[in-house]
Amino acid sequence: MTEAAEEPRAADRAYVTLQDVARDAGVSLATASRVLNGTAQVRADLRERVLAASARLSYTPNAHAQALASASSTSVGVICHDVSDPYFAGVARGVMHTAAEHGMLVMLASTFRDPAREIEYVAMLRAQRARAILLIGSGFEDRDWERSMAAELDPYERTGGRVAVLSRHRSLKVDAVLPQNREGAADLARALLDLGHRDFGVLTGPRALTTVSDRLAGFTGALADAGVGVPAEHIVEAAFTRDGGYAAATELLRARTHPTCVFAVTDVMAVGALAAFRDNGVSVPGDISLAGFDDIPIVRDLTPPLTTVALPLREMGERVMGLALREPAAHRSLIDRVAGEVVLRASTAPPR
Amino acid sequence: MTEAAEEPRAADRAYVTLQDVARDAGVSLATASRVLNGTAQVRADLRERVLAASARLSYTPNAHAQALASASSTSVGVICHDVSDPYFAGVARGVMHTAAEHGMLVMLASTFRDPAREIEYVAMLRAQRARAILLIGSGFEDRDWERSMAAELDPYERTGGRVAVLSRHRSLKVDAVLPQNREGAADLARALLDLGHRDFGVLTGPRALTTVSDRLAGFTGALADAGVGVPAEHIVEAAFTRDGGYAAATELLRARTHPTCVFAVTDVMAVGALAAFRDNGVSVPGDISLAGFDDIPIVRDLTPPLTTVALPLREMGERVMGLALREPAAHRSLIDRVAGEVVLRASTAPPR
DNA sequence: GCGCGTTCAGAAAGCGCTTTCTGATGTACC
DNA sequence: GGTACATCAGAAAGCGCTTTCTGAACGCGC
Repeated sequence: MTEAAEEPRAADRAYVTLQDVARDAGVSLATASRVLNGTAQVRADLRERVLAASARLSYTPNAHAQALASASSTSVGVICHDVSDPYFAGVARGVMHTAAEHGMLVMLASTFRDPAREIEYVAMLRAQRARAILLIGSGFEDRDWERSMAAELDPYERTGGRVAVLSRHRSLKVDAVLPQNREGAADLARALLDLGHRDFGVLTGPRALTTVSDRLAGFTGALADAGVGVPAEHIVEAAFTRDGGYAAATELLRARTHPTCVFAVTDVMAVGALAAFRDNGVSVPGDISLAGFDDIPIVRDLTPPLTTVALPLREMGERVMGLALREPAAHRSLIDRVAGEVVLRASTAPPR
Repeated sequence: MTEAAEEPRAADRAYVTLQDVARDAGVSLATASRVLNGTAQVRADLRERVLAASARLSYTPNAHAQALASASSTSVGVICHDVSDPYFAGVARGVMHTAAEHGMLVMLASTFRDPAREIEYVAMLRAQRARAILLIGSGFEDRDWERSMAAELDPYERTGGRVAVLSRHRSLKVDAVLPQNREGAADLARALLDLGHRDFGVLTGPRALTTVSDRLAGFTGALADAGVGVPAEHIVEAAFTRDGGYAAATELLRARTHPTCVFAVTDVMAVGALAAFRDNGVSVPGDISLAGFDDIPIVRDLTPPLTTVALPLREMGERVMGLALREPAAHRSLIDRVAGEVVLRASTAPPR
């Protein structure tokens, strides 16, 4: 047997390793590593040789080996309910952007609103030693779920993992970006009162979601301050989706009396509501004014364009990613509140 | 010094390792590994002890160590242009779904249409030893780019990586899901001819994109077969976005004569076009009929609902992920063609 | 000219797993 | 009763890196 047979060359194996680069450059493993990572000063001529060898062999470091040896990874995990929800899509845009700026790879998981799946994903991300885990969207108000989630998250944070959330409070005491749902909804209510409305309806999602309950409370609270009540039959609960909005609006139309103005707690539901109104021959804003919340991009292109509370979705994504990448604040979690701004468009008008 | 001091317990270190589990269960590392992976038969009582220890310590395997030792990973990479594009969002939904079924974690990268970034991401995914890489959306018709891309992809495939693409042919000879853009656009053209239209306009994206050129060719080809030509001034090129559609439609309205029917090569552009028409007091379909392509969810909720060629976005995502997870076909790439279906809605009507 | 502190390359020890190899134990057969 | 053959647990060798430790080479002051 020859030397060559005992020490296979790069071509014989699957990957080009740092070892191959070092051999090709005629330096040690350590030196090659130092050059490629810029970890320490290396004599210029050796540097050049390593760089040349690396390029010649088109070396790609094994991220797993790096992660293992240096106990740090370059990926972050993001958990959301549904990638195809425009609200999340807007946020994701910002998340991706900031992640890219930091050279981070994003591992994205869709739970499709299954709590068990959410916990499972956290475990997977933990196994991947993700630098940070982002939870986007309301959590579940469920004792068992909260306990299981904490059981995954606590050890993760204790071992240096970072957690940041968007839109959920309660149980989790971690860094958070919190849209001012209550205040935004209250502002919207006041704007609608200013238009002259006194009869309101609300299309709401599952009240267990903090996003829903905050917006609902903010809206009805501001109305109450003005001495205006919303009858229970004008508050319709449905799924947190376009079809949920459609169903809720349809049901609202079946009530004895119609409000002059309807608030859907999310734009996505408002889109469904608008379709329901159209299908039932109810003109917006002629017969009923309609407003949403979030300002997802499409709503300005609806007919009529939708009045809503604008949230800077992309920026929220950037900020929550930013929180997660920042050094953890000692002993207390950062709360980054972001305000919504009422945008009046043609879907709302003074009542007839 | 005591034994304990020399061999730190789990609590002293960052993570619970398999070593800890093995020690706690009183078995060897190998046995613990075999139990947790079900790799081999292990005596029942030992099995139980390992499982119990693992649960008690809430052990999470280090995915990097596993990947390194077993030379296989449980993640796939997906590269798209923009997560917030509804077309991609729909596809992503299917991708996520199938990935979840296979216990795969998805690493998602947004290129924001920057070719350099796309190549950089492939390198990162390669470094992560992603099981497969999915390229979603048209590639770039650029020699340099093609060469660089091939330089990354070839070694990746040669070392066992799988590549699958959605919507791009040319240069890359890999497994692909190909929407029948040409045929779909031709079907649409015929349907529009049937409505009685003879004067057409087209709002198109950059022609270098195969998606664009196929749809354009299919559309104009079918018209030509019927003896109908489209004057050059009625074909307007713009960015592949909502705003691009708006701009293109606005420009079209400036032309000497107006077509009676406009085809936007994507729904996203059609959304912009619809807004432009509305802003210019052009009624749809009264003055001009408008049709798109893709059938993104929102278009049925526009006013008027948009005629389009429906593509099963979610299913396409499932299929492209499926291709990537399948064993590679020997020596030839699989092409999975998916047909589009013309859906006539209220945005098109016979010309006046 | 000798001892000292620097500077920087190389040797080697892991990181936390998987998997091959080795060896002990038990069973079957002659 | 002894040899042959399974069966299955443990020892140990990596996987491809990073990083500490070691030591050679050099420049400096006395």
